[in-house]
Amino acid sequence: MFLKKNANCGELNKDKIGQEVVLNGWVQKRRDLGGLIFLDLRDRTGLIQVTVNPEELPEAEKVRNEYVIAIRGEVTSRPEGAINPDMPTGEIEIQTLELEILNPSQASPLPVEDNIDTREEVRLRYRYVDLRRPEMAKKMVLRHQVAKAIRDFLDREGFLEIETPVLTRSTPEGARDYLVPSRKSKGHFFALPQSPQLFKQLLMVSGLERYFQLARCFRDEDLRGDRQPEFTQLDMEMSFVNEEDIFSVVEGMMAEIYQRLGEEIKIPFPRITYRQAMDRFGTDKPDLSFGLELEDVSDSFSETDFKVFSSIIASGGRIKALNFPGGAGLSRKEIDRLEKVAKDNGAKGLVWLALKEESFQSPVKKFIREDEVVSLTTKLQADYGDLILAVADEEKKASQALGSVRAFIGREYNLRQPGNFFLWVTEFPFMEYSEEENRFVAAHHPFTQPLKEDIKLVDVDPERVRARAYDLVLNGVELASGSIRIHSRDLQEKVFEMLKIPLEEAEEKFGFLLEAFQYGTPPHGGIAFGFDRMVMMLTGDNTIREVIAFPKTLRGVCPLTRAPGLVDLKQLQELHLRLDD
RNA sequence: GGAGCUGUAGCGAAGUGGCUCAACGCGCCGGCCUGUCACGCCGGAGACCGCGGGUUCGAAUCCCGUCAGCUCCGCCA
Repeated sequence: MFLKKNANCGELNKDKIGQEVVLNGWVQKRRDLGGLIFLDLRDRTGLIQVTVNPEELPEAEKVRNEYVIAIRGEVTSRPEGAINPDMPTGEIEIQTLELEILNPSQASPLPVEDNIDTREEVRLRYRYVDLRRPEMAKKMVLRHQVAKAIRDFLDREGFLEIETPVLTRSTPEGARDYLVPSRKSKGHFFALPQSPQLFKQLLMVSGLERYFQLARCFRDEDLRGDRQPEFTQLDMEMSFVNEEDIFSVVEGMMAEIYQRLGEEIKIPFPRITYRQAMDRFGTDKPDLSFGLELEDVSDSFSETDFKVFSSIIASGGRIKALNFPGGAGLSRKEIDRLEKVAKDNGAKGLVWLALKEESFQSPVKKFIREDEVVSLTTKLQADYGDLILAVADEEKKASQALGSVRAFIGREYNLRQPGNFFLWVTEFPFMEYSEEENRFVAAHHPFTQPLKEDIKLVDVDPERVRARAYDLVLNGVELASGSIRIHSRDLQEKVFEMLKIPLEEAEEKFGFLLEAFQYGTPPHGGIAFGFDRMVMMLTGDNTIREVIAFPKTLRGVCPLTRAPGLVDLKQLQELHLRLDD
């Protein structure tokens, strides 16, 4: 039996002086002075300095960094002048009476300390070492605390945590599914859930009324810094509710999470409609931590000689503009960069006006009249030293392109105010046109209620039909998304029809849901958070890989286990599968 | 699928006008040292420069291809 710990390194303090303790941990650092050896011993809770006399304990000579050791010793105050004010436990140390090497270690493949610049490739390959670094361990602790806060809060609010199947069926639309072949049903496949959507609705039919789950979800699409093939959703659903009930539960929950982490946030959160978000910010997830709002300045150019503007206005397009205060000093190169952002996001070009003293500079100066500039600067409240940027196009395109420029400027020129800018975006469009499929598809998902008064627009102007769908946005990042669901078979069938999903297909894929709707379905709605993203926002990281213990690379492989891997022919045969070539 | 950036010892990182150029720091190994905490001092090992091909008398350095990691676009109801 080894010397078993009865205390934690980081939790020792002056009050424990004189006590004998046993500590287990990793050797952070060995400082061998010959007749005296200092060891910094690390566990999850922190570091403590240990002194060893190698003449009494020759084992200490063998100890190296990252060895796992046990020591028994006395907590003592450090001698005069040997106190380390940079260390939480810097006033004390352990005088070792007994030392046991529990397991040696090879030289670490990466430094076990904060603020390293080791390539992520290496960190992921040796993730178990990477997670020893205090800043990483802290993220795992924080993730746990957030989950705990959510569970505690929702429990108090009467929610039940219920698990739904991971082996389920493939659903049409949405992301590509991960498939799992069935050994017992030849030629049949399970799909891993993209979200527990249908099950949570069924739980409402069951009368369980308030459900939540920290659910693992799977989507076989190309990855990004904030997108992993498997990720965790905080999935919630409630019966007998409308939007207000969901907003208030979520706001209460967010307040509790932040409060437990020692931060106050202001609730309720502001709200804007999707339409307003697009008009004012050119995106459905506006970052409110800085200004630079978009304005429609078409009226300033109603009689313009500038052909680019006049022809776009004539064909029903709009001119959107924003004012970048102080931006007139940007170099030509910097402005070119902004233009590239606009073009990459669908604009044909970016018109700019730099307001200098007594004059303005612009590549299109000779086409623009003085009175147009006056009208423009008045509308945008622009002043000398400012830079006006404009995109002319079909309205949505112009807004989106300029919105991308706005987001870029906010980021690149550090215009963002510190703080947590939450925002509800409501009344999302019910459907959107899919170029790929040549038809309208559900913008959120096909179980979302359309706004009753808009249903009549389906045949005239499908894009104007609004849905009872909403997103929660934090500092320009989509945190959560949800909707009030359809709860009647009739409306659900009608919606499938609106989405041109053939009845047979709907019956085949979601017959069980339609059937369930016939057995007494309460009005219900819900929301799902990207849990990894939520934690990422709280740690201030830029990728969710930082808050996932064992994440995958952009190619969707695990550098640690080297998954996915090959399988035996026998396994394939059992699954009735054969590989081509 | 497309574009960009990156790849030199365990880690970080110099070196690209072509020819003893594979520097430096951390880590590692050995020795000395009883108050260190970026311990110090002395000594040492470790890289075929992501991989493959080409040009050349000569390639980490130039060309072509390829692989991997990351960022962005497409994609992600």
